[in-house]
Amino acid sequence: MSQYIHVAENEGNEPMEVPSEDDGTLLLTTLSAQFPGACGLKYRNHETGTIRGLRLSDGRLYPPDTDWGRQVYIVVFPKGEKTNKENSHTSSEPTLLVKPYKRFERQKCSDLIVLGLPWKSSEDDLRKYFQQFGELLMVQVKKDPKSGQSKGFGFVRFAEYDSQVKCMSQRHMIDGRWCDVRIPNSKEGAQQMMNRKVFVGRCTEEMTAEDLRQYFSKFGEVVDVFIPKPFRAFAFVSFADPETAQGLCGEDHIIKGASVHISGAAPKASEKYDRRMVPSHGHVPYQGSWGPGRGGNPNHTNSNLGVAGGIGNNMGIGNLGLGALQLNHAMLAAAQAVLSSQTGWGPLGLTHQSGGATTNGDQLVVATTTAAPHSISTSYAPAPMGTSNGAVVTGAGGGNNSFLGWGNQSAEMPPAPHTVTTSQVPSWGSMPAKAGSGWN
DNA sequence: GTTGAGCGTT
Repeated sequence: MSQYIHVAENEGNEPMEVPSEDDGTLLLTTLSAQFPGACGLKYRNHETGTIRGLRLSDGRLYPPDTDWGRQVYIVVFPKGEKTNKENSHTSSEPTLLVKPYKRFERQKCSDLIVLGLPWKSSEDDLRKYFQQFGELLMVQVKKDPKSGQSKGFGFVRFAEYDSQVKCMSQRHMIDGRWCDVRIPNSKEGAQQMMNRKVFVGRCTEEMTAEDLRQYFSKFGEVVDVFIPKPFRAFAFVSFADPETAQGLCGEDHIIKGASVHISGAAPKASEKYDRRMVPSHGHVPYQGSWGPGRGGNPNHTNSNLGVAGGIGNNMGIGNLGLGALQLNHAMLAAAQAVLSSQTGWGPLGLTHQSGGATTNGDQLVVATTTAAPHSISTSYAPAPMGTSNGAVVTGAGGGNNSFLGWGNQSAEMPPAPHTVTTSQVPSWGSMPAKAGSGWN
């Protein structure tokens, strides 16, 4: 019979309850859903005082006795893969196994768009279907407010990144139709400039300034919250530390049951731009220590830098080994070096529609490996939309893209990762091109 | 009551 088992990440930590199966075993997947990376369980045997490991067979953990009892079990992680939390205060543990690009990886969930839903599918239907991948924090079916009719797409949000990866690695048959799950376009260009103020989109009217302050204070000191009146469904939150703000950019958070999107706050002048043409307020030069410098005129195209964001969202998908290509400062700098001679923003948000032919001239674009053709199998799972690799490639005509290297980096630029090779840039040349890029 | 590429009351 099923019961709840008390599990903690470390001895002395607050335990959480995870459910066992009907046969009394605990699925390793259940455990790793709550403790990503977990590979086993152990507990302290109070008769002998020693730590005792649990039997693991066929992905199932077996209780030490006939049942699990009320004791607290400790999660076992593979050696060298302890949690960050732990690494920060156990200096004895060597951190050699932490790959250099880990710091730029964001194994965090984001909202996922579900495309192609049957008109009749409800949020309940979606929840029932998607919970097979893991705990869901949010399910939405977008409907016409008047008729209540579904628009045929929705959003889901998983609690665990592993669930998200698993979910995005395949197509989905939902109520008789094949549906696609992708990172929404709104995640594109998620890289934001160093700023202490963030834009909080999709706010609900229930969210007060105090709510927002309270919520965001757990990430750092909040120095200001601004909610426009009348209600405009967004807010600005300013932190004392720009790093805090920066760290939140590109993320979705759930506040009062609603999914808000956090991105860098743009100057008011940007409001005249169509956001679809200028992804994520990003047309302002990066204002950190390594960019083109402060004070650039945001309206001057040559100071613009087009880099599709999507940070780390495709890690682990299809084992493409794209980790080293995750967007980071070095890549931004390199891309910037190339693009500064271009005519400003590339049509980053829509390259997935045009098969790659984008800008004029030398066809240097910042790669956006975006929409997946339906025929691509999970063994070659494409990067989801908006999860750019950030690499500079030749993009003309949808042919075999080749990595151009890092260009001529100036001395102020951080070193590029040395692990990048051409083989790590997937070719999307086989993707079907569609007529009309939508850009004019 | 119809439809089938897209992108969330910024």
